Amino acid sequence: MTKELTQQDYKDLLYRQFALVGKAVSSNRRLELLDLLCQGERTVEDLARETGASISSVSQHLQVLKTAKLVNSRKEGLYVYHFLADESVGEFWRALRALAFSRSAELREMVQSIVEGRDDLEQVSHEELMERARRGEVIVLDVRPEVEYQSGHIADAVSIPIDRLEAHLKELPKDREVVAYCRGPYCLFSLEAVDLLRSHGYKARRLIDGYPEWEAGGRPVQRGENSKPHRSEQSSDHHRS
Amino acid sequence: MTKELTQQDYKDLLYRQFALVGKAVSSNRRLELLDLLCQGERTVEDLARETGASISSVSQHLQVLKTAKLVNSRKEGLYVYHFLADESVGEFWRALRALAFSRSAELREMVQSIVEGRDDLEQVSHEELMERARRGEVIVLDVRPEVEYQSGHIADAVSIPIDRLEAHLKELPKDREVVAYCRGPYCLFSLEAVDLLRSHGYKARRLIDGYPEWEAGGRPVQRGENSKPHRSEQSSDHHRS
DNA sequence: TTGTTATTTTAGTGTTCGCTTGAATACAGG
DNA sequence: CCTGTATTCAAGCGAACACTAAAATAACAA
Repeated sequence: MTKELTQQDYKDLLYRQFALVGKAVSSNRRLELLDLLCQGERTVEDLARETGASISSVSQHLQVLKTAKLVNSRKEGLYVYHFLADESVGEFWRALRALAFSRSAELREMVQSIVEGRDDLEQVSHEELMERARRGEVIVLDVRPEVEYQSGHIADAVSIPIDRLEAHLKELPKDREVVAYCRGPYCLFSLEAVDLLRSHGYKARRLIDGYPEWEAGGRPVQRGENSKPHRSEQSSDHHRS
Repeated sequence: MTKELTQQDYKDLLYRQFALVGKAVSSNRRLELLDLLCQGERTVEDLARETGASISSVSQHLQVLKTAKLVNSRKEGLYVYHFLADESVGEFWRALRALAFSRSAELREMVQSIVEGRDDLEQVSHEELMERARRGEVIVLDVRPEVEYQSGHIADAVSIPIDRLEAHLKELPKDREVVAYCRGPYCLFSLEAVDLLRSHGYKARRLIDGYPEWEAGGRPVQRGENSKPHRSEQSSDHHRS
């Protein structure tokens, strides 16, 4: 009969509900999954392959994310596609990341030693990229896997996944600087790309963070097929303003 | 020394660091502590008393919050005062709360059944309170414990802690509406206050959320002693049960 | 129907968590 | 110094968690 909640019950239930979200983001594995899902929906198999965890383990982690209502799924044929329940989930994940980064000196040092240690040139800001892309001064290069590019990319970016970059280098003109971007500020793809490009004589820099941040910032994006992927150069009929 | 990090190592370390923050907010007890610390610094004993947990347990939870760098402490004499390491921690906690609230229908129903079920009049928004307080149409009533009031309160608010409200009712004029506020949207103090006030013939409503949100919104605040309510009566509630 | 594939569920196991008790530490004030 | 108080530390124990392996579902195809 105790439909009546004591204040203690209320308090406990309340914080327990909030803690569900906390539990969801309390495991490095689940954060990894969330981060991948920020780049677009995936099947369990995809996630297992990309994270290196077992299928079963991934499935169980996804259940936790689903009970916290952070992730939804849709079934299509044999596959179950999982995706972020809401864009606010991505925002939250980035907020958590930013908080951890701002609070933890160890984390900052670690990232600096790996990310900034490699990069002697400053990273490109969103504003700078917007401006220089508008003037046709740079090539915007998306080095994420192609499905992620198709699920959404910076407007007018070219897609060459990092593992195919070396083979497709010649598709990039050498007369303009290349700005590479990937999944986010902690993703190493664009760093690798910059290294590779520079070692081949390109002028290259890295966008300061990745596609999710660009999109969340309301910058222009496109979805779907590569507009001008890797074929002839077709020159920059794009300039002007 | 500089052990070479494989990409796998890097990824694991990185997400593990982020997960530290997640772990910190994955326990209802710790969220309760965080929520209290949003109202001002406290000793371990304070927190244990207010949450009903044991001293030792609270101390251990605080260590978790400290390793995640969300909480700092300062020693003063015999006591250790714990406080949020940064205002961004409070922001993050509110963001988590908001995310859970927006994503969980159960949570919304639970809160609605308790909070809004009691309150037939709509809650007061920040804007409305600003405007009507400016015109002197309302009394702003802080029903949190006095130390929280002193650590920061809405400008020109009167402090009457909820457990002393009934005894001090006569200090409130009946010709103006009373707007009560407390710790936040899920705190029940202001609801109790509204019930009590109405049952004594006052016109009363509740601010939609509490002091932390008001302050975070950049609204005018004050700190320190009560300006003009009943004079400080020593509030020596310092005995425990 | 049977078989195949993708995913979830179930058990089992070692690890971590959360709380309790009791001891150890740190500090203020005789 | 010693005494009292606030807090942390350490050990123990049951519960919850993370992963693996195996079995059970679900959707589809032949």
